[in-house]
Amino acid sequence: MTTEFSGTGDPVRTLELLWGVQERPRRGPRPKLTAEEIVRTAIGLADAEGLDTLSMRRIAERLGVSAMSIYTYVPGKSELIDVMLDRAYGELTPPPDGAGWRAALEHIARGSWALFHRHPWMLQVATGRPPLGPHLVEKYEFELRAVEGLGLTDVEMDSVAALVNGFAESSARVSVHTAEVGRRTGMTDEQWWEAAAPFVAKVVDPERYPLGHRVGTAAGQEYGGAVGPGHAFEFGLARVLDGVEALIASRADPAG
Amino acid sequence: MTTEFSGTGDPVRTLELLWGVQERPRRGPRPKLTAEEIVRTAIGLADAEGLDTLSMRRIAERLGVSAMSIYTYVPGKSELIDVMLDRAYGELTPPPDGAGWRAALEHIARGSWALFHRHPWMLQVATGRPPLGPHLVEKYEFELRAVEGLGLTDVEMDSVAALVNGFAESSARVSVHTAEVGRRTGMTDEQWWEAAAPFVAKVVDPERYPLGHRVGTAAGQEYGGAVGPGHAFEFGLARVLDGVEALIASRADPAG
DNA sequence: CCTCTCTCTGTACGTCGTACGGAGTTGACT
DNA sequence: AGTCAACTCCGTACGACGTACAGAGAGAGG
Repeated sequence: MTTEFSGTGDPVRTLELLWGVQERPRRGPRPKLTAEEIVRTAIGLADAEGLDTLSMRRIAERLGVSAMSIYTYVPGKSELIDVMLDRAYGELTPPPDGAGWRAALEHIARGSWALFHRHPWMLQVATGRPPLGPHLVEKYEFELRAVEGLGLTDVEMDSVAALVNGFAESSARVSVHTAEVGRRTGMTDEQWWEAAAPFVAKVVDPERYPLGHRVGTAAGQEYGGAVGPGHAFEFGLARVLDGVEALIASRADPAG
Repeated sequence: MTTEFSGTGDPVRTLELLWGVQERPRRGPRPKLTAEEIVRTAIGLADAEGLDTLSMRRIAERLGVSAMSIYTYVPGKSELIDVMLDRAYGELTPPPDGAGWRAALEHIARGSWALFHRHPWMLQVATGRPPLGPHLVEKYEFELRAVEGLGLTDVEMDSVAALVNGFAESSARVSVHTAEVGRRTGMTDEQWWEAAAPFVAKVVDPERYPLGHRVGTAAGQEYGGAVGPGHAFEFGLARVLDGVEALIASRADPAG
């Protein structure tokens, strides 16, 4: 499966689409659709079947029009995906007022984690140039609000937000992709492991890799058991926030 | 652009390929190629032109054979990518003997960061089921060695390794994808921003988004300037390791 | 009514992974 | 030596993809 690249379309066309500033045409037949409708349909398909099987033809079919009609509303697939992304980010909620910085960052991380699980396809889009839509702007604002007034510089505030976001994303990635691989191979992790285990046992020497052998077994049991992939997320989140806490403490205490 | 999924091929076939245990055939014409050669060629193409434009036909062309000949050595594209991944991981070096846990984890993170920049396509492969090849096994072992004997449980050791790896990956992802989008649009970030800025200024209200406006400008200047994308990596790495340090301290001091 | 603009559609091109079947080559066995 | 089975390699073909292009039909302004 493949990674779509965000921000590869014409910048201005994409921004117009993101902010919904297309003027209504004065002449010609009534449009059957709206860009909004196309985006909604595309997200629905991507949620259900993944980004790989999302095609312009399938979106069109779902909407009861021909493939090429879609191009009346949307310049291309690239731009469509940008808008899908921004829309999805719109589902995030800001941390509650009055929450401390740590609770606020936890809220943000948990929100992203859940979002990526609702919309797994988001993790397949490389946001080298993030779609500067209304929802992404909103999100950036409340992320910064979470770390305001703690004695951090502007650049540090940005870096902390990026760190938490990056962590939530990479953590969700593991969880989501594991499930995704299972879905697309029709093979659970257990079935896969059952097929692979005898071979691995034959080929990997436990004396050469004692730690990997011991820890891998322990971790495998842990994740296969009741704890699940959420464990790595909770563990990592605590460590990352402890690290941020150390930074904040060093700023509050000039001796640090 | 798209994300290839690792581990979607037949497990046993893939493992045989990874560990190179195909027995030499006794009969039939001498093979022109080896699996190794195909993997090497594929990595070269992916490094130079990305994973999207890597096709079986192009690999074959480069090797002077027909497209279908490739399938004599490799079951399919999925399995080929798994082997490419494991091979690339083989470029990593273990931390020097005697390094402290922090220096060792830094070595590991910096190694991954550099590796992903050398082989940007690795970030387009979703390793939900990581290819259990010799190099990945080796890598896992020296990662665990870095956090051995610090009073952590087996599961915690695994989690710390995953945290550092995840951080390095997500951090490299931003840097690599930014460059990649520039390459594939033929548009530098500056050109893109020049095209987008007037529109953004018109549509984003600075009074509604005061922090985003201020911090975004500051961060933009910082990253556009001499500091570059390595800054976010260095900043995040320090925070993550501080977080790990707090954990280790709490284990060493039973009062924690 | 005429004409201009806009919507919608069918066809077509070049790409992809790879299934299939056949042609040619080699070693093992009789 | 002759035969056969295993093996490599290749040409063709299928059904997908994004989308360029050109044309048909619709509706409003003059």
